[in-house]
Amino acid sequence: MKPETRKEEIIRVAAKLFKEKGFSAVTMRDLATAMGIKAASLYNHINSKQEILKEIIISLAEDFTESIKIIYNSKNNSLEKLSNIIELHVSLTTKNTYHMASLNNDWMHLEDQLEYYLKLRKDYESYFLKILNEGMDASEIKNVNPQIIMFTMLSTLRSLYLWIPKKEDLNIDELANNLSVVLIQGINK
Amino acid sequence: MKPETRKEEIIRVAAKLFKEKGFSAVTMRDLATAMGIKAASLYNHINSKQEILKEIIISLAEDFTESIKIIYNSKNNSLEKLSNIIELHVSLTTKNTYHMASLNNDWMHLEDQLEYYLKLRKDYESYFLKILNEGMDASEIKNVNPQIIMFTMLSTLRSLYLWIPKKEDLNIDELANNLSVVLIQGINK
DNA sequence: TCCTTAAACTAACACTTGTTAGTTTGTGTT
DNA sequence: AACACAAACTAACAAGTGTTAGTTTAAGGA
Repeated sequence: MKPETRKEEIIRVAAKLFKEKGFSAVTMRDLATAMGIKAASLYNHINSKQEILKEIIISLAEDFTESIKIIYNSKNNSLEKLSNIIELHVSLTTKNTYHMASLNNDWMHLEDQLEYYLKLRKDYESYFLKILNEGMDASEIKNVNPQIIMFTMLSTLRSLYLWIPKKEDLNIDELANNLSVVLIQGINK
Repeated sequence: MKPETRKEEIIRVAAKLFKEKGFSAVTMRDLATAMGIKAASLYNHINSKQEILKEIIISLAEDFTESIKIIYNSKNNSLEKLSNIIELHVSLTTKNTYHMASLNNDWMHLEDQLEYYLKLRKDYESYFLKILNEGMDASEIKNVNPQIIMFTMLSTLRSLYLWIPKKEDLNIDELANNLSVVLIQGINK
């Protein structure tokens, strides 16, 4: 493991602040204070506030889209693929709790990268829907409007960042298992 | 139906802007432009930006907490009560789509009213958990960690504001019914 | 016609915002 | 001792922030 660079440290601290108040409500002076330095000093390490947001969101969004593509192309059946998606969200959210908040709530403040982000999200949802539709064709998944199933699952999975930090007592694998029970057995014929 | 006052109109337009960019990113000049007037003119009708946020969030939060209390005290069984909760969210979200965004994302910027809001939310969740626990005692609900069931249901229901405006083709009752299938039959023993 | 009132306006305020420029400090290397 | 470099600093900027004060405008009732 490489040690964290100063830039990475700034981004990590920023993500934490963004989670609490949102990107727009956090000033560079807030961030500097949290780092124990002056605002101007931040610019030795980063180019702009925008860049911090981009660094928080884009690589994580790429992770999600790449991973669901792999899940989609695997040889598992549809229900197993849905379980894999749940595990993916639990895993990425556990490792990037604060980043997930910006991914959910601050993406609209991406400027140059907004279009690219929207494409990543659209691709992600396309793979999700393909898995659901193929599961229905194979009679593995209940015949309910797939948009509604995706909406239900994604709403839950996207909110995980709010609950995971509270549940330090709760085992992560147990969480994924319980979510699978609640989310999947309900749509299993 | 009383006609809308100018103040109510400002609050309605503000809620729409807050949904798109968040409370902090919307300036009083943005709001004024959307109203077709100058920023200073807003203050003939409202006392502060804070007050707008309060008006958007608090009465809606009160609605939720009062309504779930009534549902809890009704004579329905637990599964029917959960259906009622789903209908409640679909109904309030349909009527207040934009307000729901602030309720979800901007509550932390309430200042004077923050504590009161948190109490309303805590009370709401207490009633929800009571319904789940009584349902388990009565063997109507699967024996899964009730926090996880509530988390799953609430994540979905709180995100409705994101999906309802897109689905003008989709019937509202059908939405509530489909959600009940997906969310409840999964936890029904 | 005069008065009241709702609702807009202009002008300005004190403060905060992100960011830049140039400088200093401390640490490790030659 | 001299140097290089990362990383902090001070000072300042132009623009934007929420808000206030006082004024104008248009419509309706006395």
